[in-house]
Amino acid sequence: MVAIEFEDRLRDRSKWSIGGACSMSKALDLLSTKTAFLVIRECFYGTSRFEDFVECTQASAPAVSRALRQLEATGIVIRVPYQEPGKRVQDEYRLTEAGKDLFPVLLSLVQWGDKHLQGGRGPLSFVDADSGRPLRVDLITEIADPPTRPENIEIRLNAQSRRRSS
Amino acid sequence: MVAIEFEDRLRDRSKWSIGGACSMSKALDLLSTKTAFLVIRECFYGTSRFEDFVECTQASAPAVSRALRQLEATGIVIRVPYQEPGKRVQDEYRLTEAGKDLFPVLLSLVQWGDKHLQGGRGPLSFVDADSGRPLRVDLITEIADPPTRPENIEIRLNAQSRRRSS
DNA sequence: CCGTATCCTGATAGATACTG
DNA sequence: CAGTATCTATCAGGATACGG
Repeated sequence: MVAIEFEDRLRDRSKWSIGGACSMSKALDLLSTKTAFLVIRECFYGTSRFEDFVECTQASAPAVSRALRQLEATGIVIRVPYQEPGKRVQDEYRLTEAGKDLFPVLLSLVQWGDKHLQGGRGPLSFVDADSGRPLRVDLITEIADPPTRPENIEIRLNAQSRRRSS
Repeated sequence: MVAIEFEDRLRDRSKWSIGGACSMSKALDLLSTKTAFLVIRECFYGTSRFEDFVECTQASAPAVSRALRQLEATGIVIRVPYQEPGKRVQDEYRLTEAGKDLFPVLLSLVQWGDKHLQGGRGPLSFVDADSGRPLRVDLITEIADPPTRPENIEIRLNAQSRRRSS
């Protein structure tokens, strides 16, 4: 919560804090669909093919199709053609830099859910690939070392949970 | 703590809810509506009264009403009766601890939007109230000092953006 | 098998009208 | 003023069916 003395400044929010104008609203417009979120999550988990998205997100194929087109249109995901030997050319879907930058959003959501919905620890742990140390998102005032990049993240399944997605 | 109503709600929604039961999916179920996000944002900005939510979020009154009920049912917001002298008792809405814990989610969204949608800096800065140092959300492996609490955050309006730009 | 178009259901947002 | 019920438009999600 914001300190009282700033409420004066904040009072006339109409100038800048309008529903459709702030960064958060805009971001939410792009990520408004739940499928889009889930697809991005799977991207971080290493999924790159259509079929796998469908399976991992447990969404329908049309929903995944829509989400991928949406995410591609907004520059969060790119379609990369690839070809397995003996097969025809297909597309795979990878996060752009902008997409990778969404990792803190995802992780903070996971953290919140783990704490307040799962009653503690969730099924997944995130670990810095170099140091092996637990990774999390938090409010900081200083740059603590170079911040970890999404490329450098290892995802570990906690022992007590059966499935990755449960 | 915030568990029972959640589960009921999630069970009801299980018919159409996708993505299984990971923390992120569950969190998204609770925050899926855009109005809910905006209401929470306004809570952090110091808004606590119905009318102000309606004005600040630019959502319709019914939407705000629904969002507040939803958020109250899920333990993110509580209704607190209060009385101004000479007026009748009303309710105001405040974030619970669970609600305050959503701050990193909000801030990471704002950060992402500022970087990738606003092309740089957005209209708001977040500053540690004690040290006055810029505050942000990032991936960390170690606890950098005691992490800043949402109570301790100052929000500053950046000088250059006066408009609801882009 | 990969991906999309189509159609239907269900959920959310706004406008309106109503209560205390 | 502080909310809520209702109605309707719109949009997301799934089932199905269809083309590459």
